[in-house]
Amino acid sequence: MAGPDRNHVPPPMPSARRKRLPAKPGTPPLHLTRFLPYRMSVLANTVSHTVAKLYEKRFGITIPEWRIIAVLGGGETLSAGEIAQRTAMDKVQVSRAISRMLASHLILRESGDTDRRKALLTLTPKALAIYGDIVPLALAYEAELTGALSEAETAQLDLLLTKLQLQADQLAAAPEPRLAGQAGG
Amino acid sequence: MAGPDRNHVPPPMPSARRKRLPAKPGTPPLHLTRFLPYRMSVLANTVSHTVAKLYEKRFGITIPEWRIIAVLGGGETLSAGEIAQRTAMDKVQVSRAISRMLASHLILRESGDTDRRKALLTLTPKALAIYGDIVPLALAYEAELTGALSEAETAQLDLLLTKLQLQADQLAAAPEPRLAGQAGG
DNA sequence: GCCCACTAATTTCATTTGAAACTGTTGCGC
DNA sequence: GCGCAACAGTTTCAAATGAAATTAGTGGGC
Repeated sequence: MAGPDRNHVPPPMPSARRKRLPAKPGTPPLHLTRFLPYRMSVLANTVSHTVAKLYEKRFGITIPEWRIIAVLGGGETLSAGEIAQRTAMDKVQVSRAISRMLASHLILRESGDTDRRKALLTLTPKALAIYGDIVPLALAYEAELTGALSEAETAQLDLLLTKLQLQADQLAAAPEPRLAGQAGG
Repeated sequence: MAGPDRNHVPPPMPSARRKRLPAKPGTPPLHLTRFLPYRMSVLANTVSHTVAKLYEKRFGITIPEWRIIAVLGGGETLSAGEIAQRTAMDKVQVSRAISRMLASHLILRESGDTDRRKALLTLTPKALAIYGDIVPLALAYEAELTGALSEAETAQLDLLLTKLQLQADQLAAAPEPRLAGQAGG
């Protein structure tokens, strides 16, 4: 419904404040640099990239591998599925990262006793050493990043991220986020 | 400034509260779910994915294409390089998106008169119509997302994102983010 | 015990990605 | 003008990605 390809001539509404009529009249302008999803994406990218530089060259691990090390670094033993959940990664991605980590002796795989489908995964001492090396670097980066903020702002950031993630999850779960029907609701 | 230094080494308290020594003794724990870069990444991903669903199926365009439409939607004419800058995308990514958009008649390419290396790019009416359709959806999503926040919080978020992006850029630019040198080595 | 739907993890395959190489164009130094 | 470094944009190639199919294992119904 409501075909996207109606390039009809805009109605003669001489609102006179615009230099041009770029699109539909009445279309509110969207500046990418002020659009929240865009800004979040750019910021997260900048940050991720910088953090990745801390360990990629130094320890020869990728972002997925780092995440796995991070969740197993406490010494816990998890299955691949649990890792996928906790790292918010795809199970395929996790599977492949585990393969690499097995090859580079960063992880130990052991079949579960009660359920042999589940592989129990633990870090090797080598990986734990890497964990011990990266964690301070990662936390130091985080501290430098929030160094631009006051303590109150940092606390606020924490709260906002929590609220936004919750809301974003709900909106993502909504099958038709009711934006489709009418944007004015 | 005066960062909340969460990364100082805890004093040698043989606190006996840990079940295991997962890594180096004294390694502060890193919980991925509380680690800012991770949280930002997950949130940005969730949001981007949801926004993409608004237009991917409906208009058959990809994220890079949407970004290009977004920056050209004001009616401006830009070169590929300028688009890359404004969208924070790689020039290769921009080049490929433009190819697709030329094929689907969303963009017009015209050689620059003074400098024929630069291609001047403009949206077609078809693309402008898509822009006009997507913008309200995008803004509605943004409004729903920030609907979880008070107005003050939304304003605060704006400020925090600005500060963090600035700081993240500076840290990214630093050749050795001085984290390498110290950080508990 | 034997089906069969379900789950865990891996593999396949087509697509996307990004770094580096390449093409074409400009403008400086001479 | 000619040579050449710098620049805009594209292409190449190898690696990363994700959806869907596949393999392996489990447990319920009968």
